[in-house]
Amino acid sequence: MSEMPSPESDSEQPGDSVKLGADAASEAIPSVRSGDIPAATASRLGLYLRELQHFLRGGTETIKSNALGRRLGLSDSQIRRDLALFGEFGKRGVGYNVSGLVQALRRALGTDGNWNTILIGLGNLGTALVRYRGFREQGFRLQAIFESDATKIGTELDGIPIYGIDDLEQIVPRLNAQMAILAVPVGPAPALARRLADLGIAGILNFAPVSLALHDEVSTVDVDLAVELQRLAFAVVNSDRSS
Amino acid sequence: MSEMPSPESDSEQPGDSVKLGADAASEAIPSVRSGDIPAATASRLGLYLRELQHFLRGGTETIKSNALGRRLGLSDSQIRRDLALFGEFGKRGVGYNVSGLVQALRRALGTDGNWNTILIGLGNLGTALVRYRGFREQGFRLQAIFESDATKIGTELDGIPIYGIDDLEQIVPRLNAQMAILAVPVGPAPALARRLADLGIAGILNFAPVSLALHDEVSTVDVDLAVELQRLAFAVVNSDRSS
DNA sequence: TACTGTGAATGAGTTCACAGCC
DNA sequence: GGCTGTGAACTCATTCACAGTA
Repeated sequence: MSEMPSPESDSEQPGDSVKLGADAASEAIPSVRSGDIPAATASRLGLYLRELQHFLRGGTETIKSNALGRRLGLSDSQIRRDLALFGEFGKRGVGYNVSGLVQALRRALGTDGNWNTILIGLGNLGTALVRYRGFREQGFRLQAIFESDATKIGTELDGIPIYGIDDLEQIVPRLNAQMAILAVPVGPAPALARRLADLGIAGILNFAPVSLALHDEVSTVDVDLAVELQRLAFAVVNSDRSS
Repeated sequence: MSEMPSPESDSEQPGDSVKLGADAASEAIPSVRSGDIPAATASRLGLYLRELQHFLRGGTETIKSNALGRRLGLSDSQIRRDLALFGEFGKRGVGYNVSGLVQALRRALGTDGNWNTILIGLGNLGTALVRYRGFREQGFRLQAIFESDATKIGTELDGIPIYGIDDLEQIVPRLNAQMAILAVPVGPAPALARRLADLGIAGILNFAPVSLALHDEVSTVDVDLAVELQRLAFAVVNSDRSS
């Protein structure tokens, strides 16, 4: 039996006022049972969502697989395969309903609810992250910050209380935190991740350039600029453009 | 005919002395002709490099597919397939030569030379990036900053001169810049990317949450935190751990 | 008419399982 | 003995091509 974490769908929807698709009444209409989404498609969902939201803001109500594909550098047939999984938003001869898709994608991605989130590490990066609007927009509610610098402990930043790292075991359970942002140096990162796992954290966004090796225990997403630079260099060296 | 950009391998090779494959005389001895690396493998090279460098620092000289796989959450056979492409670093019964692989990976990724790099946008993010050590470590040499805020133009930051955005066309050609870091808001990003493409920039690291749509013209790597958060939420919602 | 949705064909990537070598 | 390297089998992903429909 699988026991999957799920976001809290309490009170307010994370800040958007653009009206989304149909009725807001129905409680749970999983358009697609998430398990049905192949990994390759899943890896593109975020991009689809981003582009569709641009169209939504621009007032475009309908988008063709062809146009979306050209923007993203994907083939039209691939777009159709992917979007057909949510099957109901495409109309033959017309295109796809943008706002309906946006809503379905947010639901499929799990960013249509709220995630109780903690931040570990208040260095340059951590401080910048506290100010990043995107967290709220994706439903990540920052509830506590943990930091080792004693001069910061006990104060708060942007209304978020700052605790000592040693308080993790005491505070995290009572916050019912599901997500953690790990913005600490390489050294302490794996041990901290271990503690977060033991505390029942379900997902870690890891900025430390090291593998946390918690596969099958905690979902992790690594953000490592060095790796991105390598990706770029590789792409450039292998750009086989004939022209 | 394909015309691929390549890093400037001027003067010093960033610290390597281990000999790669055959004779060092021949001009280009790509241990692996880069085109031979399948896309799926390429996407893992950065991770391999990062982990191997940790081992290297720790003094480990040899690593088994099994151990590396467990750290990265990959199967041992997949590791072997991938690393066999560089074939010469594995010894049966023993494992892979860490330092040899590190060097081969850096070469394959294109981070063993230097890339002339410019930064566009000196907001919070841009400023943080100027201070990021990783650029240098991956061979990205920051040569100029372009910014619209008139009070900054003409000054410099960490020794890097700051120009106005309007000077792009004048300055970029004489710098022979190959890479650009785009750290500007969504609004101006696509138009700027267009100008960079016209200036012959080969690669863009894009922090603006929008698709630049320069496929087949310029290699781009997007870094979009919102997309990473969505990835994390999706991974958590779909974490089908049975325990 | 102009698009989507989708079987069928192709291609890419991964795993299995074991021979080959250190 | 214990690992890597790799054919062969398999699974997953993409593209083709066209029937189906607004």
